[in-house]
Amino acid sequence: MNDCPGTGFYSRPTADVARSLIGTILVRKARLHGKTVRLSGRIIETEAYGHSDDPASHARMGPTPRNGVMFGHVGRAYVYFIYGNHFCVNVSARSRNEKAGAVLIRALEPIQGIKIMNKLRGVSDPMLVASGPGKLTQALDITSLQNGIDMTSAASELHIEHGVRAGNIMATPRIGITRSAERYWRFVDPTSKYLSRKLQIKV
DNA sequence: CGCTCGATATTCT
DNA sequence: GAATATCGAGCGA
Repeated sequence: MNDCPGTGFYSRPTADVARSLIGTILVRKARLHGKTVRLSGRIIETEAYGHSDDPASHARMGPTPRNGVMFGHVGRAYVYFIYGNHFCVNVSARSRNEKAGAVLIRALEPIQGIKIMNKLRGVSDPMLVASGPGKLTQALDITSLQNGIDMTSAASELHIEHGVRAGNIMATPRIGITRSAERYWRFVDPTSKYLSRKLQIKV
């Protein structure tokens, strides 16, 4: 038995996968101080990135040393270093007629290992521990060492498990991009209290 | 609260 | 040389 969405789940249009990932669980089995700890959180914010049809995507110009995972098997971790400061984690996903694609995981509701995640982050507030793409990689001890890992197997040190689908999901423009800013490829669970205040939907 | 700015890898122009 | 799928410190109001 595998509790994880399989490759079929990720072999769909990237935006569909990004929407479906809201409510699933990101699980990290980290080796810290000689002990294996299980850290996890519910995914509440994602963004889809495509191929040459998507001017905002790392894959828009074709493969490079950094983005290779976006062109490989689906369901793998694409971890990259951004602004010389932070890691971001994606899972590769695309329909069968596309050449590249990935879904950026942007925010989590912490579930397991909250105290450890706080320590890794240097914070004490669960609202601040994983409420952004750079924050959640630090909270879950995700670095380029995890690039390429198969996220469809519960045996992996970094994987995604099935969760409870959100009651409603909202689509918005993606954050921090300038090209294709009109495309609604960011998905959030608007009922989550763990979205950062800045990204909170105004009613 | 909101704004500016530094950090500085990777890629593109 | 410039831009970028970010974050937090420092500052002023």
